[in-house]
Amino acid sequence: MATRAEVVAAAWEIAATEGVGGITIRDLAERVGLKAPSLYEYFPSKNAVYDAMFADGWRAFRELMASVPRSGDLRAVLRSVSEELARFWVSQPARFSLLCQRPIPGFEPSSHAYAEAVAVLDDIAAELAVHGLEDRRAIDLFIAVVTGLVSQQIANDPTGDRWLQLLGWAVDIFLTSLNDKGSATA
Amino acid sequence: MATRAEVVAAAWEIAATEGVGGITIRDLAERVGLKAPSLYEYFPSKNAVYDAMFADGWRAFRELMASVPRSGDLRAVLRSVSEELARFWVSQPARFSLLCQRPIPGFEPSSHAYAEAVAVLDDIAAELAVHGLEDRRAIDLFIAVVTGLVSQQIANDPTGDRWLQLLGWAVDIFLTSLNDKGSATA
DNA sequence: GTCTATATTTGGATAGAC
DNA sequence: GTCTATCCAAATATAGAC
Repeated sequence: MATRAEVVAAAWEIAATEGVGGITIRDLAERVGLKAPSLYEYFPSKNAVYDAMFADGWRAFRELMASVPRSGDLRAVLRSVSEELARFWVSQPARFSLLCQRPIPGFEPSSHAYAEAVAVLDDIAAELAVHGLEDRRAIDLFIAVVTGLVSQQIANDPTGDRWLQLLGWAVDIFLTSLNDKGSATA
Repeated sequence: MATRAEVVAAAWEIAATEGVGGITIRDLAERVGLKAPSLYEYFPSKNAVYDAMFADGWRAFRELMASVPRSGDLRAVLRSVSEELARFWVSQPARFSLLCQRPIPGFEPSSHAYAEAVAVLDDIAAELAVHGLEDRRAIDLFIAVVTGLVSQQIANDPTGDRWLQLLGWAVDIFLTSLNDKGSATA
């Protein structure tokens, strides 16, 4: 007997070494002490496993964020949030892949699973709003910068910190521009 | 009779609709008027096809960049380069996937193919150096911001421009910070 | 150089006994 | 709920004729 949560955890373990696309039902079943057919008692299909992983990944990150007490001004909050996002993803590139890229042709998260991702972004937006940052474009840019640095780090220097180093600097630049109201667009 | 270049072009066509991971030797052969075994006269394995695609993708982009006459100050050049990168990738997400992410477990570009990617970045760095931007960290951040916006655009809003809109703004912020010598790190 | 035919492997999914 | 056995499909790659 296993639980769905144990299966999902095992799936992340496989993904960490074989890649998200490297998960097979046989391997996954074996890792929780079952044979392949028994896994269908827990999930009706392989995509259902991916869907549970997608929801679980965002939920795990949301809980992590909620567990870290936040203090200080907007700068401190931005630094804290950006470091948590970056650390979470760089240490678990398989999660970054499934949650932020589209690595599996034919798999789209269900609306239920996608809601977990939206909830995380809503949490972040709400937290920034407390400190006066309510511009959606600014929040979009902030998230894009963090994920851009993470993506470069994972793809080009998975064991180093060439791009992660730049996080603090990027936050400073971003904040300075907001304070200057430097929102030229064209 | 076909050519390797035709095979690679056909591979990109398939990737555009089926995803990079959706290419099969059968489909690829059929698209150039051959049966599957004949393709092995052109490429010794499927990964060799990916390798040729990787080199071809960067080479194509490098030629595109070289063909666009550049004028103006650093701001104009940064805007031009960022728009070319973004347009190239957003219009061909399969290329972004293979060139900038790691979508195929087990495929790593050969050093020969990877050299094409490095050449593009060297070109960009050389062009920015002409206008006085020689800080590697700044160039890393610039590229990360552009690819971050592109990635968000492709993953979350493939037909719109919610993140692409922010490109010009991001360049302005970036440049202003350089002019202010705002290079605080810690 | 291209083909037919096929080897081989793999992996998702199901049937049916226990 | 779990198993054994198996189906079925897909896909890489090779052998050998033409």
